[in-house]
Amino acid sequence: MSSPSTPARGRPSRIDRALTVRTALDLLDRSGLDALTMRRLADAMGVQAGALYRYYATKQELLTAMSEQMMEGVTASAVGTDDASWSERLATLAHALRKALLARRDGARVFAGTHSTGVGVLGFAEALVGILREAGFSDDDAALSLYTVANFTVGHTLEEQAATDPENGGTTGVEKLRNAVTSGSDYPHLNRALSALTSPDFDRNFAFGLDLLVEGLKARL
Amino acid sequence: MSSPSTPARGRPSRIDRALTVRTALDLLDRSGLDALTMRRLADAMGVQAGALYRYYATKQELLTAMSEQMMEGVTASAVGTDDASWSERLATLAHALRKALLARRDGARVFAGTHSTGVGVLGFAEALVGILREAGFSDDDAALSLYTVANFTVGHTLEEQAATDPENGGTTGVEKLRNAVTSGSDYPHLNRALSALTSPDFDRNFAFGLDLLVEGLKARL
DNA sequence: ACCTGAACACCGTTCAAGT
DNA sequence: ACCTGAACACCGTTCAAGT
Repeated sequence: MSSPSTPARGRPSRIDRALTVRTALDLLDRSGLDALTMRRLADAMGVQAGALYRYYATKQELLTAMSEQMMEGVTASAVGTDDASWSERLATLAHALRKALLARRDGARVFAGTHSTGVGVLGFAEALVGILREAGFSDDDAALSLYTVANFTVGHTLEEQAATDPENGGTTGVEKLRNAVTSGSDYPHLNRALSALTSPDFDRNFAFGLDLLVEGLKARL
Repeated sequence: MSSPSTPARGRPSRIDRALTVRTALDLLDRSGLDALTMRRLADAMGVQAGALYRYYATKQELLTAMSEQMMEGVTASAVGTDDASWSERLATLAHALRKALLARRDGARVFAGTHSTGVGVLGFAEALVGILREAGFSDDDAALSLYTVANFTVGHTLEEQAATDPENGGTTGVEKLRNAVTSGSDYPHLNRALSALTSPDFDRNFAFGLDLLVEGLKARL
């Protein structure tokens, strides 16, 4: 519980936990999650890979710290609208979560693969559940709504970042979809909806889904 | 376009595309996605790893075929309720998608990491968009709804399988969450909602979120 | 035509040994 | 106390060579 910390006896450390997450997030932005390896991260920090394990016991633990860092300040950024309605405050919070995930390359993938219990994540959960409880929803409905909003937002952002990642060369995914849908006559409905299907305005799409959820909540109140 | 197929000259092949996906899905169920390597799969098929590349150019292509296989028959399983209302038919379809992902260990992770354009996936999309278009929704709203329902379902099932996977030892995740929420007094709302938060009835949670979306759609019609 | 064998360029993680 | 060096047990993918 106090290996790389407190007194400061012996040699000063060249790296620490905070510098490691920061460098990892930088590397993530530059190269993407698949290229974020312990060896490359160590390289970027001028150290051998084994040295990282003095600060994070596993790569998974580092990824969790990265998620937590990404969520730092998300809740704070979504207040100030304290006089707004519960539905507006809920929507602001959801948009703030999406924005935080979009702020880093593969942010949604990193977040989806971890389960932080730090103040970033729990503060967000507290704020969202608080808004709904104070609006009159039951404890259960508030908890279920948290999961619904979070799962939708993460699922949506996962797709968005997969579709727009530089890794997945250009417009290849959309082109394959268009070809599959337009060749043959098996998908009449998809053909009619093709333009909305293949020119995905992600902002609009997210706002649409979030509005569905909010309207559903209003109907339940 | 015809390397491992058609005539049948030379030695008969010991493996093929269909057997490869089937064995891969079996291995997935037994060992999980992280243990599904090309070498282990080759072992299970009594062949060297390099041999697999005659049938699937990359592991990603194999994973896409696995996704497509998982989706085979999903749409068919969700009809028969042809006289039901559009909202019932939509819900049935969403439940069928979730069921298909839950049917395989790490099914949601496999599905989320691929973008099949086969009949399984596109047939599902066609059915969902068809239900909404015929119910009177615009082409755009039908397309946006497809993404919303799919993203919510995949996001939800991703969380569900992460929480229930044998890999993530027992109840560790829930215990950590409970400890973090109950220690200190930073999360009054989460404490009130703790039972619903930590004893997640996933069936109920999914039905709740889906109902929110459906109610939101009804309000929009 | 189909598969083997062996290699290439990597991984995450551990740990004795140096300073 | 902190980090290096080197190893362990793997990866995905390629490709000449055998049959």
